[in-house]
Amino acid sequence: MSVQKNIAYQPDHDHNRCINSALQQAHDLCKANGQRLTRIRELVLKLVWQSHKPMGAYDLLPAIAEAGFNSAPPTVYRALEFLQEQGLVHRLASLNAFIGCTHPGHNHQGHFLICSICGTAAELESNAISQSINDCAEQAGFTVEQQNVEILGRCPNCLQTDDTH
Amino acid sequence: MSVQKNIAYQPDHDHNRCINSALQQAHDLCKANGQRLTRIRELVLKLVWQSHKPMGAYDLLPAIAEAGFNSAPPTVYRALEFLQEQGLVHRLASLNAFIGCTHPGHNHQGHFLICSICGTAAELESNAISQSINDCAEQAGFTVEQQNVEILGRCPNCLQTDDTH
DNA sequence: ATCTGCAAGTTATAGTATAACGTTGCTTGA
DNA sequence: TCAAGCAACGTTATACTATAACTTGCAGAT
Repeated sequence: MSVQKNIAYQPDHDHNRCINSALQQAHDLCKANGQRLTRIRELVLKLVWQSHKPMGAYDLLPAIAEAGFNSAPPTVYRALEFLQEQGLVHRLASLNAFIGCTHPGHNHQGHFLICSICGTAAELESNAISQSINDCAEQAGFTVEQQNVEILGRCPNCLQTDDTH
Repeated sequence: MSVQKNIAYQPDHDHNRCINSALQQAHDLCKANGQRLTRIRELVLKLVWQSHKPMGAYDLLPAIAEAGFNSAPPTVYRALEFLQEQGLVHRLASLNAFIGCTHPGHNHQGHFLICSICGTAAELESNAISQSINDCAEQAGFTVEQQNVEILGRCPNCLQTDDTH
């Protein structure tokens, strides 16, 4: 069977491209929506994108301080709230952490594979999952507003290296 | 189209039956597994089952105090941890809250419909959702350990009463 | 009777998030 | 240009959620 690897699972990918692409998309999207991507907001987005592992809000504060900004919690939470509203970052409730959205602008849901070993989170774009959820909700007479799907398990890399059987 | 109402969406159902059934099942399951359902654990389970709305850990403390127990946070968190391990309650990460499991003992996942109006949470047992998630994960080379699906939206009752269109 | 080990009590603190109010700085219209 | 209005950010304080670490109590086994 062929396995389609998510970019997050390619250890040697050029991550600068991920970051730059995310920042560019954010600029474009904010401009299109008449929103201001201020320096702090851009910085927070960049920091969230430092890796494919979700970052806690408090993990971001030191870097914000180093960049010369106030680094009290409300600063980072405000920026994160804005970025969430714009669909640029997602919050992973099961981790109390945030991760950059890999395809902002699309009308999509929050579906994630989270590796319990390395912590990497990969966003999914599966119509099959969305559809099965919508169908099931409809059967129950329930109208869906937001799907939060957080799947915990082992990513391909950690299955390979840490095969404890 | 016929809509199959979840028990949680039937406002006039005999909720004592829900509670008693949950407690009976808990007794049986703990006995079968050689686990002790102590008075505090049983009390916490009962309190969680007071309604079909998820309860925060700190919401339970006053009632625990009234029952004559110590009511410091570790007490309730320990009980909740035990109940989770036994599959008797689920934690809803998006709400930081806990809800009784409607079918303990089954090998099942945590799939919930959460009403954004009334707060009621209904547990799903959908093979279709599980299957689509497993398929999608497998395609990515990911091995699933735990599924957390929390769907936010409007329950049938709140759609009826609060039709804001 | 004593030992052992799990459960619960107790105190303290870590970790996550927001309220409330003040200040700054942009923009927009007279 | 200037003042008014507004959004973003600074700042302080605090609320809410969860766990660490140590002590005490209790039940079953030897």
